[in-house]
Amino acid sequence: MATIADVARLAGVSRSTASYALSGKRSISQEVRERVLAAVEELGYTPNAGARALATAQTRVIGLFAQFLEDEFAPAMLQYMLGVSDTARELGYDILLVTDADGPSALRRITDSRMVDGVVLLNVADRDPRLPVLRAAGQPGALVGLPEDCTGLDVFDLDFPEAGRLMVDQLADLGHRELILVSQPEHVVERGGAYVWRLRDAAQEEAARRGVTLHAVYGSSHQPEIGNELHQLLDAHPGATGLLLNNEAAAAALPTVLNARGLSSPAHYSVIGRYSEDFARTFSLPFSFIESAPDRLGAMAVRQLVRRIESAAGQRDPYVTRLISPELKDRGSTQPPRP
Amino acid sequence: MATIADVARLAGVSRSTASYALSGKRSISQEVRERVLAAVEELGYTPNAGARALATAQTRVIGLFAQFLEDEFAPAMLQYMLGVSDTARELGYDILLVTDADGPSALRRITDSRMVDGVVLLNVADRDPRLPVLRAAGQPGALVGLPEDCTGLDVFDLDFPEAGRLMVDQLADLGHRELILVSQPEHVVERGGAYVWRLRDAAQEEAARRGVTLHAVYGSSHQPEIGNELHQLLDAHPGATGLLLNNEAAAAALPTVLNARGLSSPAHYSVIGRYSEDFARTFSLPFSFIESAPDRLGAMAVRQLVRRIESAAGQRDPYVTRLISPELKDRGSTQPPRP
DNA sequence: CTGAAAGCGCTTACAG
DNA sequence: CTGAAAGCGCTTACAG
Repeated sequence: MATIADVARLAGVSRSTASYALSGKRSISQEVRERVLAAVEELGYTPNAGARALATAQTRVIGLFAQFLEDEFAPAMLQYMLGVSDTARELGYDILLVTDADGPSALRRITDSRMVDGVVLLNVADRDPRLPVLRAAGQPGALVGLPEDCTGLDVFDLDFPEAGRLMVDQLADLGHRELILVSQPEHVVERGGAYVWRLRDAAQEEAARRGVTLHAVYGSSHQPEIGNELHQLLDAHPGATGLLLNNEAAAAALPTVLNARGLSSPAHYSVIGRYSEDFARTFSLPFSFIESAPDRLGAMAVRQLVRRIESAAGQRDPYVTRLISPELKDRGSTQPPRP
Repeated sequence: MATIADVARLAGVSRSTASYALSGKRSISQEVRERVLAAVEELGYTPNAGARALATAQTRVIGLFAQFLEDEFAPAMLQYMLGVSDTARELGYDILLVTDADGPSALRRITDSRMVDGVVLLNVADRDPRLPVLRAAGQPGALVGLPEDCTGLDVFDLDFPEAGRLMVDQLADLGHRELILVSQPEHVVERGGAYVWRLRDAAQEEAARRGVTLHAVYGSSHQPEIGNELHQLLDAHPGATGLLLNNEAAAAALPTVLNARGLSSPAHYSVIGRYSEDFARTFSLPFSFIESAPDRLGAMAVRQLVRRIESAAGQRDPYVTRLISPELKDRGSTQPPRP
């Protein structure tokens, strides 16, 4: 491979002049610049990323730490990853993807060796063991997922409590008096999936406030268990007229369950889910849903991270916690309960 | 961050001795090694990856080039990515994830700047525009997906023709005389998804050889279109008793379609799909299927790539094209046709 | 068994 | 507007 020394030699200038001609960091005569550019072209020169990183202490790489936890819906993770990756490219950064089972030690390894300029952590748990490592890292980090303690970090998540209230209000306004809320499996909560109880608790409070009965249950994250559980739930609560689903597997299974019972939505049940547009498309779900916006959250995290990486001012900015407002995508699966 | 100079100073040795004590590339007295290790511990020293890469011309990073094409089932891609990533880590490599829409230029950018030691290309098309770039790159590359021209590259894929024959034989042996094969959408084929016609053509030949009627059709890759198409297909071919599905969306939709018609498998239709175990679990599919083995293919590609990267001998090894034999996972969805 | 030095390929003050 | 030189943090022949 050609080096900048080769370029300089061919252009008949010094290495520094060649470097400046390419970076534009100081003024270069028109003629010299053209000679340098021609040499670059002829040699097919591309700067060596490692050498540049060593000289500038900037890698222009962002570490993306994904976690694939049991009992969570893996395909959803892909949407977050793509949101991060696409936005990073727009901003001129590449992505180092880390999927190690041992998140904390992988995080330490990557940041200590300076392979990246900053990191995005996906699927952050309430007391995520990666956070202490990240705080000690001396590199900026952005989280997707709201932990208990956000100090020193930029955090992005859906406003799950608001989502819970929105779901309940929507159906309460239509006159529903008895609802079922199916959450993720209990394992997810125990492991620190705080969004599960944040949505549930807010929904429960709102239901109480509105005088609505809310049966909040955990559901399996796999077929066919979740299908059977849904059948049992509908049997157990014959008065329920609305279903709230904070569980992807439950949403995917519901059409078949309703079908098997000779029922449909919204005729027999008003239904609101919580998942991404892409998920709805993949499973062809006919329900209104609260968009979980993985691409948008991933993009926000990267933008903030890059701001911190690039601006000296950005480094001292106060840390932000941004909870995006839930947006209900109406697919016509709600209506007043049958009299 | 501490550098190796800090370590050397604290241990009271030269930088080279510190380096050798850590790499083990020459013998070091027990006592000196312990002093160096203690210094490393005390300072929390980790080598700077960029500096090491510059000195050794090895990054210990593998470029993973994913392509998310329209009309293809995105979640399946995640399985390949995880197979590659997990195996790379086992072998001591990290993953640079590249999802640029413009694959060829991204590939050139990454290889020219020496950010990686080699690359894995996923979802390789028949005449993939990334291949000429890769061949010119001067870095080893492994493909997942069989292109028309494999010269200079290691290639890994499922043996799709064999899969087609296996599907047909399985049902022909049971006595079926009229089958329907649903492939991916025509767009996928036009774009170069050669596996579609490789499986189909082989299935068609085998059917002819066995005296079996095979209706080979393209199907949509999305709901609800594919569901409607399946209904029409079953209407159009009332004599068909077996369904072969080389189309994930069709497989996911079929249970609902059969249900709606008051039919079931294997009672009314023997069914064989082609997808991954993980896919089957996610969608809770009750069909026997040919395992597409994304994790295994990803792992094979990485192993071969690392072999080429690390061994001077490996560099001169003949290039391999490995088509793994299809494995039928029996879920009991086939039986002789009703008389 | 150990050290001093060169070199990997860049960028960027320092000088003119 | 341009050049010579130092330095980023490693590794590894070369010498002893």
